[in-house]
Amino acid sequence: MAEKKLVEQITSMEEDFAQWYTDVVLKSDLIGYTSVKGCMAIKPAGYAIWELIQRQLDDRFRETGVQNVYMPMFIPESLLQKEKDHVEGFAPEVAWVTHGGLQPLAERLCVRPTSETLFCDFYKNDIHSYRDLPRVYNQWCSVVRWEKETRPFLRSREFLWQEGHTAHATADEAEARTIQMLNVYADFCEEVLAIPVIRGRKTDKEKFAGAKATYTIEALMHDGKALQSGTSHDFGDGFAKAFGIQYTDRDNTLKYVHQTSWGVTTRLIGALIMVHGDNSGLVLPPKVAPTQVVIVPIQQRKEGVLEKAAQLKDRLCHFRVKVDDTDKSPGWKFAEAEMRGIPLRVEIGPKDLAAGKCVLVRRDTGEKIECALDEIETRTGALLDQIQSEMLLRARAHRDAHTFTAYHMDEMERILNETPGFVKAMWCGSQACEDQIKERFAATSRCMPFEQETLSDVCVCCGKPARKMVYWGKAY
RNA sequence: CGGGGUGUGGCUCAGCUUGGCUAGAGCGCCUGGUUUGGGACCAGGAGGUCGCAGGUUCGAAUCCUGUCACCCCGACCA
Repeated sequence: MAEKKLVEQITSMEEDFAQWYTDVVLKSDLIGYTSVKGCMAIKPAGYAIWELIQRQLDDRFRETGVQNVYMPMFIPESLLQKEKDHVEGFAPEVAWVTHGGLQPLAERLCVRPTSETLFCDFYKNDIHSYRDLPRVYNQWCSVVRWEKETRPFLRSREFLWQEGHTAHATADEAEARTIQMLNVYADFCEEVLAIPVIRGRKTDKEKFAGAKATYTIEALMHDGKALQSGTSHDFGDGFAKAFGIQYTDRDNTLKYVHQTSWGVTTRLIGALIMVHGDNSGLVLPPKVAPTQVVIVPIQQRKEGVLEKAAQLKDRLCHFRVKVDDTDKSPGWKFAEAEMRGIPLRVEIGPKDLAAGKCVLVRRDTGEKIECALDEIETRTGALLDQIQSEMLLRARAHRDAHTFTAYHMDEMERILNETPGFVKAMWCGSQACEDQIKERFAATSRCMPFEQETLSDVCVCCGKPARKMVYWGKAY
């Protein structure tokens, strides 16, 4: 965290976190607003982050046997209707296409809010034998949900994501794939995005429409609010029965497949901003920084400065590096680089040329480090690694410092109102208690973590015997 | 969908209460010059159907009606 606020025009997060978020998103040039209500233009700085997320996540998918495909963006109404819980969950927020050209359509089409139904419809004809299983397909696309209130990256009417849809011979295999992908997401968030997450299972109240079980990774933002950052669903054979997806097994009998689906979205970019950002703007972990190093020449018209900057750029070519040789003042360039979250800055001027050194400045800590010019490659690599790992440590320390334990309702109330964060508390398993907690504190169950602890024997709400430890919190 | 707010050059806004002459400022942009280690300075220049549609009036950025859009806060969701 930079010691002082270096960039004006950004509302400080202590003053107004929501406004801070909006300011950062706009000033760091990630998005622009468009004429389409609730839909944002993702600008080069924002899209480049998404591409880095895509590339690195897709590599991890491939290692587990995922194949990419593409399905239509339209879903006939009758298809959407096939699974009861699913349609009830999504019907309120789908957009409808009613005309083709000037002709009204015989059956209206919704713009996909998610593609379970399309994959099911496809698998129904694609899968016949146990030899066809498993199917482990994924698509990168956008989906549309007609949200009433929208915010850049966190909630927009159209957003980019990937959705994996798999079909398996057995329930165990589907369950295993669900957990496997949740772990892929969790590892990706921690290793690439430097965002620590809680892995766990959603309560029935919070699970996905039509799912047997929903698993989630939950991250804690800087303001103490939770953000669901990825989900993985186990459908069991519910969709298979609704859509008639059967295969002939080795024993020559017809069986239903067991399915999963899992996704992460451009919301991850919102999480990056709200976990790592500070009052000077964005702070990007090196692994998803479109520019990892910016070289700022000082007194760039002086003999040799720009030449040396270009040399340094060449020597750092295996990093994502840029020289800012615009005719802005150095102070301007510093602020600009900070706003955009570039992890490392290299300053090079006449004084440095004479001394055979340069100055490296970390975005995350503001620390200035002198560096001999002939050590620039190794120092840069080491610093970027260090920044990447320290950002995770800091985020984890923040999360741990904002994770509390509650044994009674009044305790829970005090924590949620005074020190926002995760609250760990025991739960009896009844939705009535979940509803009551939501009603009283505007907090929801985030997940039942895989790593369970026995905090007490009784439910925080009703005092009956406890079944699970639950993470609670106010969420985005 | 409820509550609140805002629409005036690219951006942030003033002007509106109390209608009046050529619609202003700062920033940004362009040109020239001087600068450069934390948002430099001087000089000159370009750029606006005042969100849109009606209405009132001799006259509307300003008043009235409608409408659209965006932002913020809530409820719902990735």
